[in-house]
Amino acid sequence: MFNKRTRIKDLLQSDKVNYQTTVMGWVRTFRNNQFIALNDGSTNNNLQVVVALGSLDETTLKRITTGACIKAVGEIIPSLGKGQKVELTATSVEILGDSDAEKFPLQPKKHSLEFLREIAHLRFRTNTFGAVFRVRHSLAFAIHEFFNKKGFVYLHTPIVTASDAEGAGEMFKVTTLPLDGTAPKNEDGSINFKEDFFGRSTNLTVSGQLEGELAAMAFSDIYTFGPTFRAENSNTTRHLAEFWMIEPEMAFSDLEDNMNLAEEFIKYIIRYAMEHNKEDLEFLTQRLDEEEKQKPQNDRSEMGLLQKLEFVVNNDFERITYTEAIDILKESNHNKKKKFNYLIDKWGVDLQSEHERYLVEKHFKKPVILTNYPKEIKAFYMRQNDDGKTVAAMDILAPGIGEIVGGSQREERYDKLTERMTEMHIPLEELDWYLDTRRFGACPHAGFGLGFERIVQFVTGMGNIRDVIPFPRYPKSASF
RNA sequence: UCCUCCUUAGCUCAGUUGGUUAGAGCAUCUGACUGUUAAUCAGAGGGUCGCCCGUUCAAGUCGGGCAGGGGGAGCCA
Repeated sequence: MFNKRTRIKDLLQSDKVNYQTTVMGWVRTFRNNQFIALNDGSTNNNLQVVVALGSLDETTLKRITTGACIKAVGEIIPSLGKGQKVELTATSVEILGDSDAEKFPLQPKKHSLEFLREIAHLRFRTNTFGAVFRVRHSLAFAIHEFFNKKGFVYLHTPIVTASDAEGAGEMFKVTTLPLDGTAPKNEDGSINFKEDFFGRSTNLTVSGQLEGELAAMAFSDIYTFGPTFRAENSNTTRHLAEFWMIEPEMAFSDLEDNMNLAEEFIKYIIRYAMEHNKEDLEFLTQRLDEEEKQKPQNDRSEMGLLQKLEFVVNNDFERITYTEAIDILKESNHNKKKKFNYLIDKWGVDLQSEHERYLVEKHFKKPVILTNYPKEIKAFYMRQNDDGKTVAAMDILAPGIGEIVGGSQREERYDKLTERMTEMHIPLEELDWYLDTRRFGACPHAGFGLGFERIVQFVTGMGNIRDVIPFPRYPKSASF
């Protein structure tokens, strides 16, 4: 067996000293021809491997370069230097993989996030991305743990879908037909998808919600957690063409149950990361502090990253209706002094991100749950309220990120649902399978969608969503 | 897709009213030193100034187009 190593994390956490061990990892820096800062990805902290002067031959010494992969055998002892508690005095060092220092792009210095994005295959080896992706892992794990504890069934909804009526966004087409113009055609000149692989036109999924509802009408509580695709030409710090989404769906639930679950869920996974990724979050807090120092005074956030997470976990989210939000915005000095690009003058308008940011960052200074939006600006499946004007929708807005959750109580009444679909020109026959849930044993139910990368952004403090997914896909970019 | 800013060495950036041979720090290489913490000190190598077209005696510098990137907006998660 080759792997008889100790993980650096375990080694640094333990107080044990004076024992022989083997470590393997990648060289971060090699100082003074003696001190190797070794990292194996188990933690952000490096192990100092000390090579006694003259103990290694000249050629091996030369091969210990930034980025090289090595195996070191020796004794763990209390460190003679100041920066660390323990260190390993190496009796042997073996080069597992060389790294040409002249060509290896990562240098022992600060790099811009934009540069690292171009070398996404190597950026895992930096402190920042090491921390980000360990936190991402923890959040993903916590999500499954949370729902499992609550008795939710993890449902795998299809990635290739025939439904294009949901209207969540532009879709990527899936086809095996030739793209050179020789694809079989109908009489009217359109592509004949009956000849395609699935015998019909198919796309990559934009949401698993409708399928999730089907399963909730049998298991009571389900959740999905998988990749989702939007072919929107969005170029922002919070949109991706391929992203991961969590979509719980609960039978026997109304809008309030939905909000309660969403809030408990968000707090649970943040708390989990705070408990299991303390060092990573401390590092990211420090990183963000340094980044904030570059900004002008007014643009700096009042709280550090950990402080902000602490605050979110320990305080109730603010819950207000759309109507109340409009009143607050209309009466705000910001609106009166015409500081908004889009002034709030009447009920019914959709909120712009400047308004959402004002509510979350200026007015309440905490996450806000907005409910009961006008039905005109929301999807067909949301439950119509008795006032005839609004639907039982809820959006959770987070400071710095904006919309992090979108959800609603679903319209379970067959007549109301089909009436709304007809108004919105959604063909009933396409979603006949969905309508079956309303025909056979319908019940009040609710659910929401949470963008995984956005919560990772929130927890890690990363400004650009492209830096919280290993290999981001966005317009004009699908490298690696 | 729209608005706006940017593109000069491997990286981060200077580069004056257009004017000889384009600079710095870090990284790399060579040497010195040897309990260092992004080690330090000395020296060396490294550039088609994003691409194309134009203005001019002369363009890294001015103008136009294209490409790529950042930030903001829209769409949303």
